[in-house]
Amino acid sequence: MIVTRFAPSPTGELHVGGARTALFAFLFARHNGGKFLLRIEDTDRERYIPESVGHIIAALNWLGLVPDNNDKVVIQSERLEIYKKAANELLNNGHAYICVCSKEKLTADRERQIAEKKPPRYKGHCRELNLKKNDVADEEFVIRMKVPKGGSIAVNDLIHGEIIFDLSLFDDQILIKSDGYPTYHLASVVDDHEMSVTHVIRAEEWLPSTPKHMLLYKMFDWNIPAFAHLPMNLAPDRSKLSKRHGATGVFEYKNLGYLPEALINFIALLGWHPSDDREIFSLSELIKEFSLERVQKSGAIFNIQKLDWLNGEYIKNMSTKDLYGALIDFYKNKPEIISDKNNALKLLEVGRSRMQKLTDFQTLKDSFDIHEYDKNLLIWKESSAEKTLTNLKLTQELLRSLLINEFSQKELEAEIMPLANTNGRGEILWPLRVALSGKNKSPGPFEIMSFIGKEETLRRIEMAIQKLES
RNA sequence: GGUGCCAUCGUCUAGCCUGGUCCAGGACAUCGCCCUUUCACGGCGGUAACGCGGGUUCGAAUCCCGCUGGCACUACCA
Repeated sequence: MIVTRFAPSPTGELHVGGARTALFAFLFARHNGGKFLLRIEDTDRERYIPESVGHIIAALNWLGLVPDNNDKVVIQSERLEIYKKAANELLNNGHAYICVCSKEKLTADRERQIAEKKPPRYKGHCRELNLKKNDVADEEFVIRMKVPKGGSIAVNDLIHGEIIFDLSLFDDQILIKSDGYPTYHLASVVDDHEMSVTHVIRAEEWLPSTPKHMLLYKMFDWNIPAFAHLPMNLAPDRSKLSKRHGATGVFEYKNLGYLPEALINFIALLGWHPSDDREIFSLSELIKEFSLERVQKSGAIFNIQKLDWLNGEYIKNMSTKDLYGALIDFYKNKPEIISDKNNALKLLEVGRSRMQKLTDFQTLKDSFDIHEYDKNLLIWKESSAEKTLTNLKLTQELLRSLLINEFSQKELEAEIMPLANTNGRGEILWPLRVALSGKNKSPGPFEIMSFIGKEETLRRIEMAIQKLES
């Protein structure tokens, strides 16, 4: 049974980079019929933001990456005794030791070493001291792991292959901090073991500390899981993706009008690609196609233009009913925007190819509305006001005489195009379109008429005629 | 500084393992044309890449070495 996990630190909302990591862990588990678990790594009490736990879970659910332990998420801060017990075991069998070096001393050491252009290392003062817990006051010691002085360790990464690390380069990593909380290294190893995680799928920044984790597994005499280190998501300038590059949170993208399906599809393609040229994938198609072998090694820039395009594709191809549903949800705090259901449905029918994001609905709506405009806008290129007036009146007469009440684009075209072909398309259609929209850029006249209906069409044309006659 | 990872169009990538079918394919963006009353949609087409230098080989984007560059790690942060 394959088990993967996503283990974010609750220091803010779910980041798109984190979502990508979660997605790959989710896809790998689902593809193999395994489990995908969520664990909250809240061992850093200084950066801890309580609300972010709920936000992360909500974001995961919005994306459709529902963990199998959604109702029983593992929270590290509730498991302190387990980590202490594990650390004590290491203490007892000589794989760890108590260290009383003060933070100040360590910082000073490190600064001096850096100034001397030497690698900053823990000097190992306490390594052979063999201090006992009874010898030291609470809150004044840490527990460090005893990393062997020599030798090497090979990490067999599913994406990068075999990587050999020289153990002499590793510091004696702190396992339990002076506040009694475990560090990432201890907690993640203990939990991955307890949760029976078989594949540790995480961001590449963890690759350099994987040997420490493997050492820990060996010290505990536990089975070592498989590792897969995912390439980073980068900002356009190839630096680490951060706030200063714009939106980074999953919910920020939601609020910008992106669909979860499009966001998922987009981040899946950031570091993974099938062997053919397909680019549109639903979550279930991704589950079917995904494999770690086809994950890219190099970092990928988060390029929002492609996300925009993908989102537009999803909007174009989903059913009107689904799109309407997405909009209802999107505007749940501003329901007035979409309160008239028939109107909204009709609008989507006529104009949805103009939408790329859900926020474009407002623009779309506005493009069928009319506002005050300058009458000269009605005149086509080199044409004259008189000619325009005559043509508008001709069009008005024609439309008035139509017996049809429900304007359809096809019927309207059949009725008006002959006139336009005779008198000149620009001469007929431009004034008509401006009369209907009041804008220099807008949907076509037939689109607008079919949307607003006969009565409103005639009213707007009459308005234009009066403008010209005044 | 040290260690490690990575390196194909501006961007995401296919191809690399199993060298020849690659004067490198697709997509986004961009440009042009068509459609068209405008804008968008749509259709068609163009520009654009194997980081550099050495090998190995009849032949290298593909294998090897070096260099350069980018990134990560080097915390009582994860």
